[in-house]
Amino acid sequence: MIKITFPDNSVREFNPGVTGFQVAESISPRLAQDVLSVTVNDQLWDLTRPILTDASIKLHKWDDEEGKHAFWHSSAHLMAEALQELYPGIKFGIGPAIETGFYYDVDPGTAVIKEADLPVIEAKMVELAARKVAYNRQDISKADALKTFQDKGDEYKVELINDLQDGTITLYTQGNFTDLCRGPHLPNTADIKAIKLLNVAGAYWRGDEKRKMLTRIYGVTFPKKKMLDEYLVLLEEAKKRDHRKIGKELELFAFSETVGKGLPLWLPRGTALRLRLEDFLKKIQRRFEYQQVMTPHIGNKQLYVTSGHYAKYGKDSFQPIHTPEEGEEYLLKPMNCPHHCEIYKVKPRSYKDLPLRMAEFGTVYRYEQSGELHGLTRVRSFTQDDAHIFCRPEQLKEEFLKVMDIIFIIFKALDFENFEAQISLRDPENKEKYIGSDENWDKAERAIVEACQEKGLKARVELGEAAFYGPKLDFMVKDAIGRRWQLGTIQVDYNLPERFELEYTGEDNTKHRPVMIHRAPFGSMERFVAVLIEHTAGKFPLWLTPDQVVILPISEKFNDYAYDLAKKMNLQDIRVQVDDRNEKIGRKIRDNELKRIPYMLIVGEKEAENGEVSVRRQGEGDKGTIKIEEFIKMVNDEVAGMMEQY
RNA sequence: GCUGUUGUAGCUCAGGGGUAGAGCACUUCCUUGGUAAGGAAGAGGUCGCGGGUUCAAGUCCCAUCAACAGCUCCA
Repeated sequence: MIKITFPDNSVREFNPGVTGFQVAESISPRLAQDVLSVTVNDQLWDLTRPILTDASIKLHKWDDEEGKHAFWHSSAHLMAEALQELYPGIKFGIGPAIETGFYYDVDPGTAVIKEADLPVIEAKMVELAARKVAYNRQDISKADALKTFQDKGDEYKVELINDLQDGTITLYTQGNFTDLCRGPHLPNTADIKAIKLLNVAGAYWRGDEKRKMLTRIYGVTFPKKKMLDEYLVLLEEAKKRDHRKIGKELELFAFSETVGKGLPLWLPRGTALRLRLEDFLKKIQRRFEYQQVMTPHIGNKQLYVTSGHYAKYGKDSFQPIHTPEEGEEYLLKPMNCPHHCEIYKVKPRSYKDLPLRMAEFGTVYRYEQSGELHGLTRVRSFTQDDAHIFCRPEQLKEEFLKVMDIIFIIFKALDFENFEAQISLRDPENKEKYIGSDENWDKAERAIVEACQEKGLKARVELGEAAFYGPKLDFMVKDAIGRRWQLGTIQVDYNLPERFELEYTGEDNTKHRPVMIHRAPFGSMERFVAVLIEHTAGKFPLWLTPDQVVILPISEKFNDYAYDLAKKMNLQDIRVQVDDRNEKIGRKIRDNELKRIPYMLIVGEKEAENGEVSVRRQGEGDKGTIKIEEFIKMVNDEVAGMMEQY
């Protein structure tokens, strides 16, 4: 007998060779029906794989990542089988499960797989799944694996096998399809009940843009038809929150082909929103003893040669601006740091001046690849809520922690509870991509890791994601359909101070080099507003929203009363509109609900006589009638209440 | 930049070789209505831009620009 230990540390005995599925069966028939994969001694296994020795196991159902993973991974194989039948000679790259669903990268040779072909592939998958065949695992030697796929002509699989170690290679077969795969898989295709192929796109083989582009087909599957329907509804709902759609509907921003792609135009309402965010951050920054500075939108090319940015990005940027002066070249500024370094150098600095915190809402211009542009989240001109902190090395950690505090304040104020933190370090295998000494990099990386530990912040560590001049701590937030965007960022930099020969005089009356922190809590105003729109679906908090109140007169007879009220509120700093259209009240309510204005005030004969307003809260309906003074106080208290917290 | 898709009225979209359509928005008129769409009339488009095929091109072909999904990239 072998001992199986469960997650709750209970132990039961089974015959050697028992499978995960049989263990589930022994617990309950219901569990046996729901279980999808099993973790055996911290390794993900198939349910049908015999367990031969004592082991600790955890059974996974749909609700576990591991369960879904096996389900979707098996679905990828099913799709591959369908493709193999429909496109004879098709070659396969990789086909993993992802956060939601799965994809497979394939090379259909001369054939082209288009979106219009997806329903056919889908139908074939349904047909194949209905045959209820098992997924069979098979250990195989490297030599045999190579031969199998060479014979088949699957050059991509051959390349993958060449990178694997002998003794670790397994194949999985269902029906007529065999794939190189680590597993685990479902026991049987019968579990895959609902299938939807979502889109087809190009993807470079092994993510390398110099290599061949394969065809990637994305799909998602579910054990129940109802779950698929619900998922598709969810997707539709998410699309309604798209900031590009809401930005247009609420007249926040626009693009013009004539102005140029990736160059956003901020409309009055969007500008109002953005300026209010800027004011909020400025207020916080005053409290943290920042000083505002302003610098030009262009700078002499030499500035960026010194910083190292020109060597790294010069060719892929907006090209230099030439002047009538022979040989004189300026760049649209792609970042603010070099300008701020020059401000540092305006006069000799003492250790008593540090830390020096220099903030600027600085608009920068970067020539992003055309395929990268995306609404307001990725643009060619954007405004960073930038600041550079010049400090003594021993002040670094404290300053870093203070910046983290600012970011937490911002995220809390705007209800971004679900952010992820990422520490981006240098790729130790590929050091030539970065400037600066190993010693400086080590110091900088250590400072970030320690700061996160001190704050108890759980951060994912990514190698090779650092900026070329220093490591960073990024804060990522997801958009409506689950794409991750980097918002706040903090970067430690020992290198620019060296390149710009920044100095301060220490207590010992000798020259020292300061350390620099780059930071942007919002990241950029454009991207932050975009993500904010998707999080709020355009229902901005009262303190932030462009229009706070709209007055709806019952009929045109009460327009004058409405204008009087508007004037009163205006004097009390309330942002108010009057809907004086010749429409029925029901119509006005509907239209203004859709504009997501927080308060609607309905005024007619009763209200005009008594100096009252009938209040509606957006999305909540009628709130009853109160005196106008009372309403003004209520709105101002609500706004002040929020601002006082910070 | 790469692969695929899409560009028709301010917006959302129909029309797929015979000379431009709908709903909403807009303008005017009627209506002055009490908590999510009152009625009528009108105006609005070289069908993304440029070539080509054709007696005839939103419609077919080529090129180009832009947008969308994904890849690559992101100081």
